[in-house]
Amino acid sequence: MNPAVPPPGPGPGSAFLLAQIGAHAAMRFAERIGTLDLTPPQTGLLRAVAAAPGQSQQALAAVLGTPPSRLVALVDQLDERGLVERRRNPADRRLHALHITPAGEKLLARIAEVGREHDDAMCAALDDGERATLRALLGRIADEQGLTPGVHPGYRHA
Amino acid sequence: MNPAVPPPGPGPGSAFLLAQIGAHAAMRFAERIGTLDLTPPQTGLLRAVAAAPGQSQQALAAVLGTPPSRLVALVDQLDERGLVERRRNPADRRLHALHITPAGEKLLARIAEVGREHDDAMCAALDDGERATLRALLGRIADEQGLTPGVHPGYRHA
DNA sequence: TCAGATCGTTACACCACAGAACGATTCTCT
DNA sequence: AGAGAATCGTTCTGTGGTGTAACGATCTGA
Repeated sequence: MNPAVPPPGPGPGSAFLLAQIGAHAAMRFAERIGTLDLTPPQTGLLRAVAAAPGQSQQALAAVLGTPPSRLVALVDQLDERGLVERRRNPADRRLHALHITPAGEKLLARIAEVGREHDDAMCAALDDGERATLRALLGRIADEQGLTPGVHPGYRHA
Repeated sequence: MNPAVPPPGPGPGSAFLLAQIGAHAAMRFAERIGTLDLTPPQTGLLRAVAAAPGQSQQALAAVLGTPPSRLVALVDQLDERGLVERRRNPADRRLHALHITPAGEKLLARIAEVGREHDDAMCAALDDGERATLRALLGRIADEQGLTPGVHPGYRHA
C-alpha cells in the first residue's frame, strides 16, 4: 500500500514521484468516472472495443493483458447496460465479435469530456508551455519503456 | 484493471500518461525490491519508521493512510526479521513505539541503492537536463495536488 | 473509584483475481 | 468422411488482500 522510495539525495527521485502521482491520478479518475457509473476496467474495455470494433474477446484479453475469464464479467456488465453487444460470427460460431452500440458511443463522448477535465485538474500547477513539455517527456518515457498506447497495466507480473 | 482515458485530441493526455507510467514504475520497483525479499508496503513502512522513530502504530497508520489492523501484520513481518522493534513505553504501556534496528538501517541503505537504479532505468529516455526538468514539474504537481512527500497512496478512498 | 476513551490485536466477512476444467465449435490430417 | 487436436467463451473453485467490527489491556477525567 505504501511503496516509498527513499530520496536519492535531494528529495524524492523521479521514479517515486511518477508512481505517487500516477496512483493519485488513477484514483481521482476512478472517482470522476464513478459519476457515470463506470469503473476504470469497464472504461478501458469500452475504449478498446471502440478503437478496434469486431475483435474477439480473446484478442482483447491479449491486448489488455488480462485473463480471458476476467473479460467475461466485464463484457457482461457492459452488455447488460446496452453499451456493447456480442455478435456471433456466422463463419465461426465460437467467436463473439464485440461492437459498440450508439449508447456506448454517446457515453464514450462523455468519458472523453471527463478525461479532459481530469487532465486539466492534474496539470493545474502548470502553464500551457509546461504542460506541453511534460507531455513530451512522458511520451518519450512511455515509448522507451515499451508501454502499449492506451493500455493501463493492471498489475500483471510480467 | 485497464483504466484507459480517451485521447483528448492529439494522443493521450498527460493524466493518462502519468497513471500509465506510474503503474509501470510501481510494478518495476516491486520487482527490484523483491530481490531483497521485500514488498512495497514493507518498504514504505520501514522508510516511515526510519524517518520518524518512536512513533506509535496508530500515528503511522494515520500518516500512511491505512487501517491500523493492516499495520499489525506489516510490523510483525519486519519485527520477525529483526529490522524493526516494538518498544513499550513505560509511561503509557498501551503504546508500542517503533524503532529501526541496525540491520534495518543497513537494509535501508540497500533499498536506497535499488531506488537510484530504478530511477535511472525509468528515465533512460531522458538526458540529465530533461530529467531535472521532469523532476521539477512533477514536484510542483505533487505539491499542488496535496500529496504527502514520501507516501504512496495505496488506494484509499479519500 | 468508575465510566469512557484509546491503543494494539484478533476475528470475521467480503471481493477481486487467477488458474484449471468444461461444453461447443472448428481445424487438421489421413 | 471421420477422428483427434486445437480454439473460443464460459463457469467453477481456491486464494490472497482488505476493511469493519469486536475484544482485552491500559490510561484519563470526573
